[in-house]
Order: sequence, then structure tokens, then C-alpha cells
Amino acid sequence: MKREAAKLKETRDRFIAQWGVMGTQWGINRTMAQIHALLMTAPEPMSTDQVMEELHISRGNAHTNLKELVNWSLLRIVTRKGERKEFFEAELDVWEIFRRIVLERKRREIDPALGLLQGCMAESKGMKTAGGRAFHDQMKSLEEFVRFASKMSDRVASMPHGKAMQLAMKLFG
Amino acid sequence: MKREAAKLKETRDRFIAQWGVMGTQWGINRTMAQIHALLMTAPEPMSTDQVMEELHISRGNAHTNLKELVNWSLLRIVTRKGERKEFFEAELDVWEIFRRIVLERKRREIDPALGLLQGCMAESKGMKTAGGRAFHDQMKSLEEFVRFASKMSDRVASMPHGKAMQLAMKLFG
DNA sequence: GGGATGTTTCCGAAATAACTGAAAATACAA
DNA sequence: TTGTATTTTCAGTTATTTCGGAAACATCCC
Repeated sequence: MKREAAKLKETRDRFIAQWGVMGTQWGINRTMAQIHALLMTAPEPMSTDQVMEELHISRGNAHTNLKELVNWSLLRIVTRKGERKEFFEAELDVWEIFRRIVLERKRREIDPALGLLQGCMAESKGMKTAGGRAFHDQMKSLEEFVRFASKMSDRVASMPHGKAMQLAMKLFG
Repeated sequence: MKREAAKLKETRDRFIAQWGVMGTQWGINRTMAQIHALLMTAPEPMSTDQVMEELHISRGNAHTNLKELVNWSLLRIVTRKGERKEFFEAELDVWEIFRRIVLERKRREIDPALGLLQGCMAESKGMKTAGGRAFHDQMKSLEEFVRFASKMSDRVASMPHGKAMQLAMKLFG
């Protein structure tokens, strides 16, 4: 079983490293993605110090990104009786992970865009020139779509796993 | 009408600037987002030089980002009879814009993740230790979900607008 | 060919984002 | 309260990304 443990460590390390690289491609920083990968594959909750040691990163970096992951609700803080230290544990259920990412991205990416579009739409309302009307129409189309996307995100994210899969099956049928 | 033109310019500039800021938040660079906003609200196709002048950016920057937007299929190149210059025109239909972004993000973000997960899954297959099995199970859950997401992206992106809306209505009903 | 026009590539500079290390603040136990 | 373990903040550094400017390349016309 020594060999298996070594192989596991190797595979897991590769997973962590690569998940980090991918994180950068989809707009979150490398360390945050690595910590997430580390904890998703940890047999038990880990402390800040353990994370620092495992990934060879500073305390500040570990701390910031652990807390950021807690903000995303992808990690939760757990404590042990008689211990003052905080430990971090990852959400493992994939549907839960998905839901939380959807909600967070909606909040950060969709809602601000919606605000901007609504502002521009209001300001260009009632314009008489061709250019003005064209601009307003484009803002309106975008606003409608983004508002719709916002609503859909909420709906999907509020579905239980089973319901979502059931709906998804219709897409394939 | 002088006033309206001025107001329009102001609003449009704000839209372009803010869309750029948002771009950075969702992982694409500011200039690329600004060019996209500029062309989505342009009354007619624009040349590289016009884009440079309007946004006060260099030729290299304009060129790189225009071509990147063409790669995303968010812009198309148009030429005019008797003119050598290339002009760029934005896709304006929101459902088309959405489809193309979905497909591109799938290609860049989902598919590579799927490859990684499948590799890790294969390498940890058949492990006997508790740790090994737990790792494999987690990889498997993630792989299944990401594969599912990949399929869904394709499905949604291949739907015509009407069909998609029809389906969406079911979510609200 | 050779000049004019337009496109693409490249590299150093500038801007931005991420990270470190250590100090400061906080929370707890004695 | 005082001492200690732990968390949090932050100024300075490093790494990464983006950008400008100019040179190289391509195309067309005379």
C-alpha cells in the first residue's frame, strides 16, 4: 500500500496544481483555486498552517484566500473541542458547489451589468434621432436579456438537485 | 437636436467605459470589452484607426483585441467595395452573443477541466485505501457534473432563440 | 521595381494583480 | 489583568498582464 499512497499523492498534487492554472483562466486567482482543490480532496478539515505548508505559501496569502472561499460559501469554518484554531472544510456536493458559484457570479457579474444597462436605457429614453433610438433599442435588448439571465440564475440555483436533473433530462429527450 | 447628440455621446461613453471595467471583473481585458461596447453601439462598422482614435489606444492594442473579438465571433470583418481597409461590425442579436460566449467559454474553461478530471479519475481507479477511494469518488462526482455541464452548454447554444425561451418559460411556470 | 496603404508582430514600459513577511489586533485561558 | 495562541491587516516586493510604439510584413497600384 506504500505505492498506492505515493501514487495518490502524486495524482492529487497534479490535480491541485492544474486546478490552480485553470482558476487563472476562469478569472479567479491561482492560489484560491489551489486551496479549493486541496480542500476538496482533503480527508479532513485543515488549518491555515497546514494549508500554508502544503502549498508553500505565506500566511497572508493563505488567510486571504481561505476567507475569500468562505465568502463564496465553498468552504466552511469548523472548530474542534478544546482547540482555538480554525479549520476549513470544503463543500463536496457538486450541485451545492455549482449553486454557490452561480449565485456568487450573478451577484458580481450579472447584477452590476444590469444596473449599468438600466441606467443607459433610462438616459436614452425618448430620443428622437436615429442614432439615439438605435442606441436605446440596443440597451433595451441587452437589458432584457441580462435581466432574464439574472432571473434564470436564481431559479436554477434555488432548485434541489433532483428537480434540476429532471428538467435537464427534458433537454435531452 | 444638438443637445440630444451630446447627451447620447455622454451616455454612450459611460456605457463603453463601464463595460470595460466590468470586463476586467469577468476575466477579459478592459480594452477588449470596451471595443465590444463601442462596436455594439456603433451606427456602422468601424476601422482599426477609428477604434484607435475613439478609445485613445495604440494600433497594436486595437489590432490584438479586434482580432480576439473576431475569434470569439463577437465581431465580423466587413469590407467595402473599392476600399482596402477592413472594417469591424458587432453581432447585435443578444441570443447570438450569448450563444457564442457560451461556446467559447465551454471550449476554454469546461473542456480542459474535464480532461484533467478524467485523467485523475483514471489514475486513481481501483485504489484500495480509504484515502484513495475517497479521492476517486470525488473526482468521479466532479467529472460527471462537468461532463454534464459540457453537454448542456452545447445543447443550449445550439437552440434557436424561440425554442430556448419556450423552455425557459417552463422554469417559471 | 518602388511607393503607398494597410496589417501583423514584437519587445520594452507601464499598469495591475498577487504575494510575502512581519507587525498589529483580537480572542482566549489562566 | 497578563500572557499566549491565533487571526487580520498592510506596506513593500514580485509576478503577470496589458499596452504603446515602431519595425516587419503583405498587398495593391502605378
